Amino acid sequence: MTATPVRRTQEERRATTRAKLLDAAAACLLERGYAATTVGEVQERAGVARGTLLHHFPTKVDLMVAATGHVTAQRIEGFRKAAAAIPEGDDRLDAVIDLAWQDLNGPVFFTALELWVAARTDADLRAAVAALEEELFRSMRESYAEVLGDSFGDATYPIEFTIDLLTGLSITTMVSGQLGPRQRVLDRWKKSLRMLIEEQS
Amino acid sequence: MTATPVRRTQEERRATTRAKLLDAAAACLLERGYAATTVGEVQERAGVARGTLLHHFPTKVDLMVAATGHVTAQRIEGFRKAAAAIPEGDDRLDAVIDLAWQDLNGPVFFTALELWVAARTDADLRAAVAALEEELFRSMRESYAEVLGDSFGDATYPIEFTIDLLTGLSITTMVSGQLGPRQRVLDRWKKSLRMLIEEQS
DNA sequence: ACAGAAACAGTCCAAGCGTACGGTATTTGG
DNA sequence: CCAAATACCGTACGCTTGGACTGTTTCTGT
Repeated sequence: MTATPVRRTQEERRATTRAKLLDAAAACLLERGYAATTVGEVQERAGVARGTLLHHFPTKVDLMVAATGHVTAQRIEGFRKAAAAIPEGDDRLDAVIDLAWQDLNGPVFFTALELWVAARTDADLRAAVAALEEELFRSMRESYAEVLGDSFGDATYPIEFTIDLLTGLSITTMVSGQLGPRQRVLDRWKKSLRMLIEEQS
Repeated sequence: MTATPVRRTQEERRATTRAKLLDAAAACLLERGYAATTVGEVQERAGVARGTLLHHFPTKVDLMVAATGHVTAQRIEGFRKAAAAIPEGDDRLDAVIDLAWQDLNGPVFFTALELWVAARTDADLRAAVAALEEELFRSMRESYAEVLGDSFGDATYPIEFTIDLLTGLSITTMVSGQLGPRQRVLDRWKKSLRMLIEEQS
């Protein structure tokens, strides 16, 4: 009577459990941090058996490397969607900053940050992150360029400034959690960015 | 015949071994990262006995919290010294950026970053970091103000921009290690910073 | 139906952390 | 100078956990 008429291909089965594991890993990284993330907990969160995780990811590093790819893809996709969702009439410069802030202050970024920092001292992870880094940055610059259109000339550096600035702002605000007065920095930067872009063109 | 005529107070003895332990902890964090930092290795690096570490820091978190204070103090002091060492005649704005970059790209910063990120998901560490954060930022803003003098008016936001921007730049460059093209961002920002400051005054 | 892949379940070994204790050396205060 | 206090040493133990491994069962494709 166990109604299991669902018949899935091997590839589908594989993909779903893999996704479950990677989602669980990402959630664990976000909530517990890299140091406290154990394969056991990931396995538990994913709701699979011990051996299943090992079947997909022989070692912990393999899991983390795959998780890196997973969250990076999520970040790229989320960014693309958010960029596409910006209304036509909106101020493009303000929109860019809001877009970047939404990305750099969201849960996916903090998950990625855990892997990022861990990669500094782990050769395998570093290789994986370095490989994805380029693709991530390239994709994001594309999205930024699309949002701005070609009415602002070459905004390469101002965009670069914005990304780095908001990255730093996000991290320096991370612990206290209190955006508070730092919010003004964000507002101020909107004005300054406009100034820099107008000045150069 | 053991020539040990040196007579140190208990407090001095305590302070030196404490410093040895904290330096070892910092070195371990820098080289191995937070996740791979164990009390055993710290104790080994410091060259003290197991019981000695426990005598000073009963738990690992105690050690990490103390290490946080240690590296923060180092960062503040290093920053002060570097700020004071800037020659009189130098361009103050360029000097500020170089100063910030020197801090944010140095080993002490990356050590602090490990604790910073770990603090996001550890309540005890977070409390410690949050408490020091304010002092650190305040001290640094003071140093920046001193370097700039009062010939630039209120440079609060431009300074804030610079700190956040370089923080982000340091972290996004961390993994690849290749500063390369990003160096141009730094150079460009020197011009932009000047523009922003002149514009506002 | 049957070979192969995927998922399940139970186990082993090592390592880390924390606790405890007994012992030595140095300093301090009387 | 002597005793109490404090720092340091060294080792051992238990507990827990993390990571890796081995069989067994279930499901898919042909």
